[in-house]
Amino acid sequence: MLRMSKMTDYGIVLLTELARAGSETRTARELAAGTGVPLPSVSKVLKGLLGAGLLVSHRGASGGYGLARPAGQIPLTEIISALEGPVALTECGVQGAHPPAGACELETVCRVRGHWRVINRTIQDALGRLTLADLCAPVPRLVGLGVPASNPTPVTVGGAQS
Amino acid sequence: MLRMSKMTDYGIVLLTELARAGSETRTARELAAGTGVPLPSVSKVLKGLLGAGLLVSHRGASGGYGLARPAGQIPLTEIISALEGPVALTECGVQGAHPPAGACELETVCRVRGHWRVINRTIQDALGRLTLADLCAPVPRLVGLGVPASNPTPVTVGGAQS
DNA sequence: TTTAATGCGGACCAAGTTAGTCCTGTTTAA
DNA sequence: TTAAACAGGACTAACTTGGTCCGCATTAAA
Repeated sequence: MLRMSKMTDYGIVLLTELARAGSETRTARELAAGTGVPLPSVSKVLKGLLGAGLLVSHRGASGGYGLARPAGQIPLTEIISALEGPVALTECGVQGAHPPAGACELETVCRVRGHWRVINRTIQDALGRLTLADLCAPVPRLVGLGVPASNPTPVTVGGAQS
Repeated sequence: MLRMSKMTDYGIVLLTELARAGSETRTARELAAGTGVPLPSVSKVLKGLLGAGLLVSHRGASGGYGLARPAGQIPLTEIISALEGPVALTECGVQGAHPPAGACELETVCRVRGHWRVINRTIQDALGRLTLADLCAPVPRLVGLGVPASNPTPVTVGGAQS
C-alpha cells in the first residue's frame, strides 16, 4: 500500500481545518479538539509545516497558527514534501539527495532506474494539480462514491490484498 | 517520501530480468546472481508474485520461474498490488478492506476522505498505463536524464528533505 | 530406483522507523 | 506579573521491514 505516513495524513486534516478558519488563527489545542488528532501529535505536525513555510505562527498568549498563503496556492505535493520528504517512490527517484555511493548496490545491473524518474514525475504532476483549496471543497460527485465501507468500484487491478 | 517497500523494488527488478529471459524459466538462484538481490529475498518476493498469479513455477530439478503472461500484459499497478497490497496512499483510499470499524477515529470529522479516492485513482491511472514491457525497454530519452547522482531537474516542489 | 536440484511454506529475529509522550524554555497579551 | 501559547528538544514503546533459516514436497536425470 504505497503508504503515506500518518503524520502526513494528520497534516492534511489540520491544514484543511486551518483553511476553513480563513484568516483567523487557531491554537494547537483548538485544532486538536476540532479534528480529534491527539494534541502532542498536532504540535509535532504543525512544527513541520511551520518549518516548511506553509504556516505562520504567533507566539505568546492568544497566539496560534494560520496559513502562510491562501489555500489555493498550496499544492498537495508541497504538503507531502514538507512532512514526508521529496515525493518519490524509490530512492532512485529522489534527485540530488542520492544515497552517498554504492548505497544502491544494484546500480550496475538495475536497468529500471531511468523509468522511475518518469513514474515519479507522473505522480508529482497528478498530486501537484491539487491544492489545499481543492481538498476543502465539498467532495466531488465522481465515480460512484458514497458507499464508503463496502465494495464500490474495484479499482485495484487484482492480486493480493495484504 | 511516499515510500514503496524494498521488496516491491526487488520485485520489479526481478520481473524485468525474467521478462528479458523470454519464454525460458529462471531459477531463483540465477535471478539472485543476475540481479544482485540476496537469494532468500528473491525467494520471498517470487513467492508473492507467484501467489498473485504473475508468475508460473516449475518445481523439481531444472525447475524455475517464468512470467505467467507476456510482459506487455502486466501493468505496473498489478505488480505493486501483488507485493504491497492495494495501491492507495491512505487507509481511507483502500476499497473493501476497510479497517473493521472506527479504526479511523477521525472519520466523523474527516472531510477529506472523499478526495483521497480521487487522488488514489489518479495515481493508479498513472501507474496502470505502464506495463512491465515498458520497464524493460531502453530508458526513454526524456527530461535530461543521464546525470544520475547530481542534481538534474529539481522536480520536488520544495520543502524539507527528510 | 536413487539422487540431487529446486520450489514451497513456514517460523523467526534484528534493526529501523513511526507515533506518541513529556519536559523545559521563550514569547507575549492581558 | 501572570498565564497562555508556541519552540525545540529528548525519549520510549510498538510496529513494520528486511533478511535468514529450516524442513518438506516435487521432479528431472543419472
